[in-house]
Amino acid sequence: MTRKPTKAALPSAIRAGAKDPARSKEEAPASSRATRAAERRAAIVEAAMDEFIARGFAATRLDDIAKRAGVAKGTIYLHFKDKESMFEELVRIVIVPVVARLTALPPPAGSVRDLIEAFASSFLKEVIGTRRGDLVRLIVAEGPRFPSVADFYYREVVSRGIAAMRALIELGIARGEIREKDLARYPQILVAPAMIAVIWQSLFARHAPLDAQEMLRVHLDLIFGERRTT
Amino acid sequence: MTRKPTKAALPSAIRAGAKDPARSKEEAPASSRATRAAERRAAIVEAAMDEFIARGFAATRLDDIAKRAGVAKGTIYLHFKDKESMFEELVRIVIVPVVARLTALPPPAGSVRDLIEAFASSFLKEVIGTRRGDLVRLIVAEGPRFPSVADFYYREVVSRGIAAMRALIELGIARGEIREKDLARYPQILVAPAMIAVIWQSLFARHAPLDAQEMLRVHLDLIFGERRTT
Amino acid sequence: MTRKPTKAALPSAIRAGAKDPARSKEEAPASSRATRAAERRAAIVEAAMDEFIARGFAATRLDDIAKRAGVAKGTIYLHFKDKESMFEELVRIVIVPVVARLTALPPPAGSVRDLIEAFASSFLKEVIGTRRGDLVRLIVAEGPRFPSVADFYYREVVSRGIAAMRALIELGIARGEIREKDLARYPQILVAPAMIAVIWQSLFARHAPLDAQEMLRVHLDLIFGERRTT
Amino acid sequence: MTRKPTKAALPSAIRAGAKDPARSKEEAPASSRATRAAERRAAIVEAAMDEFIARGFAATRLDDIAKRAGVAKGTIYLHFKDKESMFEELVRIVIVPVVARLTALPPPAGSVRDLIEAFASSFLKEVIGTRRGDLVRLIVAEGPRFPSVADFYYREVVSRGIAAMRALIELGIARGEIREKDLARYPQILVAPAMIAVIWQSLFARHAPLDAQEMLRVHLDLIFGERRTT
DNA sequence: TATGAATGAGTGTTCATTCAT
DNA sequence: TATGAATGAACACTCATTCAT
Repeated sequence: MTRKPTKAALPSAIRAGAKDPARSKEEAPASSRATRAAERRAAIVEAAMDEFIARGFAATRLDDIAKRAGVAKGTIYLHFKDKESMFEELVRIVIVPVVARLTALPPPAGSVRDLIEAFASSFLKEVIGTRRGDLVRLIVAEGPRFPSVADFYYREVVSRGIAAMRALIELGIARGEIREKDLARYPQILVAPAMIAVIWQSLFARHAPLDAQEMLRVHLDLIFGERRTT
Repeated sequence: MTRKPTKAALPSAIRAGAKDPARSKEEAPASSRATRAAERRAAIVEAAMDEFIARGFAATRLDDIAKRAGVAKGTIYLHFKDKESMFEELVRIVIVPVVARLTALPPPAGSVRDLIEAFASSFLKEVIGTRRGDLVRLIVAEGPRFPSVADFYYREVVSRGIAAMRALIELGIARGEIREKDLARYPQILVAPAMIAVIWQSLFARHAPLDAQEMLRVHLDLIFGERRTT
Repeated sequence: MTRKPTKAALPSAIRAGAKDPARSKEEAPASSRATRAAERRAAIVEAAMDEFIARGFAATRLDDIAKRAGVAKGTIYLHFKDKESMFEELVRIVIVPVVARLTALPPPAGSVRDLIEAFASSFLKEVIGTRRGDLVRLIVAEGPRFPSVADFYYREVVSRGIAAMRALIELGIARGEIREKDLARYPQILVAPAMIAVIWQSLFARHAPLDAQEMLRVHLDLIFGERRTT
Repeated sequence: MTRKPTKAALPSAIRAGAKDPARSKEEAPASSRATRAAERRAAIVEAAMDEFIARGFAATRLDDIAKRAGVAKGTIYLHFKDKESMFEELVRIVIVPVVARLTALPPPAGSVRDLIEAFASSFLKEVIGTRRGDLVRLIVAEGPRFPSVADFYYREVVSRGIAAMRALIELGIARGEIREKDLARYPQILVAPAMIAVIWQSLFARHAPLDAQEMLRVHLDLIFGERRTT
C-alpha cells in the first residue's frame, strides 16, 4: 500500500485542525476568532497536502482542496497568496516540525550502529509508506519547477541530514565500528537505500512489495559488518 | 491512431542533447514523404520529452511541444491520440532502445567488480546528469498518475535491472568477491546510490555538486572491499 | 451540476420577443444573490434559444450565447453541464410551461368546432411565426441527433396533443359535428395544416406568405362542413 | 424505422457511382477518364447525402464523407468548392431528377381522386420513410441557414407541387369530386398529412409507428367523401 | 487527376483568481 | 472574516482547407 494517512504522520499542531469538513459552522463556539482561523488554515494545509500528493501541483484543483478542507474556495486566499505560494509554504509548514523533532536528537547513547538503527527504525515507521514519504516524492517531482522548494528542502532537510549522517559516520569510524573511511565523504550512501525504499513504496509496492526493514538491516550489515546477535 | 514507430524516430530521441527546434524546413529536401513523416515524429518525441521533463505532464502545453518541434499543433494528433497516450508512448519510445542496449550485455569477462564498474561507468556517462536521468525523475514524479507508465517501467527496466544485479551479486558471492551474502536478496542496495545520484543531479546539483563517480567507487569498495590498486 | 430551475427563469424565456442582450448590469441593483442568479440563468436560456434557433445545435457557439446573454463563458457552466445538456434542458425549460398552460384547458363550453377554433386561434397567435414555432422546427431538425429531446417532445407535447385532439374529434363525431368517423384514428390530420403553417413560416414566408388563419379555417370547413355564418 | 437506404431511392444517375468504398483503384479499367471522374463525383454525392442527413450540415465531417465515398479528402475539393457549396449543390443534384420524374406526370386518366391516390401511393413508396424523406427533413433543418437551398427547394419543388395540386383540386372541384371550393386556395391542406407523415417517421416512428397509407386514405375520404368501394 | 499529411483558426471546457455580499 | 458566483485567460483537441508529391 502506498499511503496510510496516519494521524501520527502529521505534527500535532497540524493534526489539531484536521476536522470533519462537513462540521457545522457553530460546532466550536468556545474557540476564539484567532483559533478558528488557525484551525481553518490547518485544515487547508492538510487538504492541500493530500491533493498535491495525489495529483501533483499542476493537476491539483483549488476547488478540491477547498472541498476537502470544508471551506469555501475564497477562504484559501485569506490564508495564501496564490496556488504557487501555497505549495511553497505548505512544504515548509509540513517539514519544519519534522526537522525540529529530528534535530532534537535522541541522547547519543550506545553504539553508532544502535543510533543509526534507531534512526532507521523511526524512519521506517514515520516516513516509508506514509504520507511523508509521498511528500518526498512530491518534492522530487516538483522540485525543478519550484526552486524555492528545492532550496528550502536542501537547506532544512538534506544538508542537515547529510551533516548529521556524516557526523555519525565519523564517530563510527573513530570508534572502529565502520571500516570504510571514505564513507564519511558520501553519507548519501548511508541513506540511499532508505530513500529508494520510499520511492519504491510509492511506485512499485503493487508490483513487488519491499521489506524495507530487512533491506535496511542488510545495508547496515554491509557498513558495520554482520551483527553477531540480533 | 498512431503511426507505426519508425526506427528513424529513435536515434535523435536518444542523443541526450540532440535538439534543434528552429531547424529550417529545408533540412532534408530530398527525403521521401515517409522519411519526412518519421522526422516529424522524431521531432515531436524530442520536443515532448524536453517539455515533459521541464514542466511535468500536467503543466506541459501541446502548443509548446508543437512550437519546439517546429510543427503545427494539429500535426501532433497525426502521430499521437492525445496528450496522455503521447506521454505513455513517449516513455516507451525512449526507454525501449536503452533497455535493448543494456540487454545486449557486455561479454562477462573479468571480475564481477569489473563488470559492475563497467556498468556503473556507462550509467554515469549515459544517465546521470543527462536527459535520461531526468526521465527517471519524471517517471518517479508521474508514475502514480500513470500506472501504465509505472507498470511498463517496472516490467522493462526495474525488474530486469534487479534481476541482472542479483545475478551479478550471486556470482560475486560465489566467487568470493562479495562477503555480504544477504545482498543478493536486496539488489536495490547495489543500485541505490546510483539512483540517488540521478535524483541529486536533478535537484541539488546547484546546491552541492555530487561527484557521482567517486561516490559509486566508495560504494563498491564498501561491497567488494577496498581495491588494492586504483 | 445544474441549479434548480427557478420559476423566475421562465417568464422571460416565454415571451416570444423578450431579449435585451445588452442590458446593463445595473438593471436590478436591489435584487438578492439568488434573484441575480435566476436572472442570469434566464438570460442564458433566452440567448441560447435564440442562437440555437438561428444556427442549429452544432453551429452555435457558446461564446455567442455568453455574449448575447451578457455573461462570461464560464458562467454558462455554472448553470449547465455542457452544451448538449444545455440544449436538452432548454427544450424542457421552454416547453414545460407551454404544456402546462395548454393542459389547463379552457372550459369545454360551446361546440367542438368552437373549441378547436379557439385552440387554433391561440396556436396561431402563440406559435406560428413566433420563436416557439422556430423551436418546433429546431426539434424537427435536431431530434434525430437528440433522442432524449425527441422522446421528451413526443411524451410531453405530441402524445398529449394527439390524445387531446382525438378526444375532441370523438366528441365531435358523437355530437354529429364531424362526419368522417375515421378521423379519430388519425388526429394528425387535424393538426397537420397547423404544423405545416409553422414550418412554412420558417422557410417560405419570404417566398410566399401564408395566411395561416384562413388556411386553418378552410381546413376546419373541410372537417366540420362549411359554416353557415362567418 | 427511419431510413432504409433503398437503392431505388436514388436516381439511377447517382446510383451508378455508389460503389464499395474499398474497391481497388483498378477495378474499372474500361471506363474513360471522364467516366471515372463522374463516378467519383457520384460517390461523393451519395456519401455526402448520407452524412448530411445523419448529422446535419455543421456536424458532418468531410473526412467521413471521403471515407464513405472511398476517396481522399482532397478529392472532394476537385469536385466542390467547399463544404457549403457542396451542400447546396447536393440538394440540387438529388432533387432535380426527382422533380423531373414528377413533372413527367402520369397520363391524367381516371378520376381526380385516382390521380391523387396514385400520387400519394408513389409518395408513400418513394419518400416517406426513405432517404428522400430525410432529405425533406434536412431542408427543413438547414433551410434557414442556407437561403439558397430554401430558395431552390421552394422554386423547384414546393411552388411546382403546390401549383400541380391546385390544378388537380380545381379539376376535382370542376368535376364535382371535391365539394370544398376553398381548398384550391390552400393546396397545402392536401399535402399536409403527407408531409407530417414524413416528419413523423423521422422523429416518432419508434414511439408510435404511423400507418401513413391508411392516414392518407382517411384524409382523401375527408376531401372527396368516403369511397363506396375500395 | 488524386492523395493525405500538414496546417492553424476555432471551439468546448476548465480553473485560478476576484469581489460583492 | 467567509462565501461562492462570476470571470476570462488558457488549454486540449477538431476539422475545413491547402499543397507537395
